[in-house]
Amino acid sequence: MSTKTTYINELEKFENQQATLKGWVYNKREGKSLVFIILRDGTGTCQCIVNQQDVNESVWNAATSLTQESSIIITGKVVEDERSANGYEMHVSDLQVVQIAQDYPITPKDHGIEFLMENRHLWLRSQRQWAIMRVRNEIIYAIHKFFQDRGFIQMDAPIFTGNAVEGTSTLFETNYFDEKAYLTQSGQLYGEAMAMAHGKIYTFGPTFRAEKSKTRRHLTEFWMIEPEVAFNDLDMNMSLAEEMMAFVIDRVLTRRVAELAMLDRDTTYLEKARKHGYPRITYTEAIDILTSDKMRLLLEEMETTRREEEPVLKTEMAEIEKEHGQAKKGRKLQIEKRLKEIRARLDEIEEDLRNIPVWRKSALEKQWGDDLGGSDETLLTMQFDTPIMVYGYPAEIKAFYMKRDPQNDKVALGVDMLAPEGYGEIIGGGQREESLQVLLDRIEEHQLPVEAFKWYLDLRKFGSVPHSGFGLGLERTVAWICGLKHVRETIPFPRMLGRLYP
RNA sequence: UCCUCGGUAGCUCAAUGGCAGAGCAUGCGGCUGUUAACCGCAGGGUUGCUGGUUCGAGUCCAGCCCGGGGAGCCA
Repeated sequence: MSTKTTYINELEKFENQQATLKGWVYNKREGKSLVFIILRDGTGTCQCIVNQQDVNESVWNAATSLTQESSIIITGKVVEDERSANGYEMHVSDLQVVQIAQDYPITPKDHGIEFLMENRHLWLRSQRQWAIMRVRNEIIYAIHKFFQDRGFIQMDAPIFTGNAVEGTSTLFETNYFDEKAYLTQSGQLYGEAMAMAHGKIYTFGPTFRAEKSKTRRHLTEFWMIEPEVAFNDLDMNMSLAEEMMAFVIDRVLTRRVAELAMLDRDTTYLEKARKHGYPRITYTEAIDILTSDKMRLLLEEMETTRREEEPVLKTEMAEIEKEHGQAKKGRKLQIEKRLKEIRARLDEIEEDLRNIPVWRKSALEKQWGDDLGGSDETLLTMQFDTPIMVYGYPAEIKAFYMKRDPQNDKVALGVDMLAPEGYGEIIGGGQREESLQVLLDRIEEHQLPVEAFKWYLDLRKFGSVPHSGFGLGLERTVAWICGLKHVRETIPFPRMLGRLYP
């Protein structure tokens, strides 16, 4: 294996020269005297052509024996060819088999989600998943770059914690040398301590929630980025959040064009979000929007368009089903694909029609003091075409450490960033309470064990300052930027209800 | 925990209560600078599990298991 390796993403440098590629057979098509190998090497894919006349018998036999995902080392001349998908292909002169793969389960055909999740370790090799992981990587890199360029220090909060941070959500309990310990649900409180040491910090790590959520937005293990800044108030916090988000989106749009194209991502909304200046609306304004006549009309319109769409789709379905019988092979595949799309859309419409009355009730009957649910967030974001920031929530529904508005004790200085296109909350944060006495009162009100927060209260005894921060959900951000239906595709090995393998 | 939809060949799906099928994948043969290639032949099944109704159950009923979507909770 001492041969110098060339990577597929740098093939243009080797035009009309010999090169050696090492990788896996993504797909193979075979003719009488030609074998077409689609090779993938992690950087991309390249078609390699083995012509029986150009190679000796053992190379030809090796080429014809290849199966999907067999590993090979392949040498040949790199040539430009417009018949090739990425402009270049390889005319093979030598081919060495590293291993012949047996019955690779993920064929280049359709598969259901259950099967794909069971084969997640292999699914990661598929093109869409490959593109998603590269966007995820770009997002991670951009986040680090944004904070590092601004003098933030990355620090790590512990994963084992002795107490539940907010006392609200369900945590994973572990046995820590015969003592109860929980997997962290947030690094925030520790982030505050670290910000008092370094001024501007951010954490970047996994967090865990044991809630039995079965939705497209939830994982039990997910990655969160939590900046915390001393002397920042709520407004400065919101500016930081939107500048970061705009920076990340700009980087992805600039550097991951090919991957977004592979994902068929319509970038209209992303383009609008690459510059900051997102709308900031108060919780009170959000309630007004949700209970407005305009919202009533919007909901009616949603229901009407879905009711009208249904018969149109059913007619199309009947027509192409009729055509299917005598259709040729290629057309048959097209029809089957379209039928699948129609069935999925019809299921969606049915579900929406069931849900719209619930959404309507939730939105139109919303009263000041109620929390905003997932459907409320979606309806709110439909009024805008960039992310929005909703701030100034009722203090009662927020955590004990959140600072209250000095002008209005009922309002907490919290902020959520909601992504457009139905993706909902991607950031939650706010200004923290810096007064020792107020915090002591809140801890008592929330009936939390004051001993557990002794160190946290120390931060208010020794040079307490106003400070703010937020938590960014990495997987939700990836899902939105890639335009994915579910967060399970945004992380290599998702952990969710009932999923611990692979 | 609750609501809702589903589980049939390795995969994707079809089958009025009446002989369990198709396409893909696999194997063999043919054809072609092929693009999810194509054509022919072949092998491949405990219809999620347990029980019930019935002359007869993939289909109907009950319970359980597993999965999809949603509520709550949140990033």
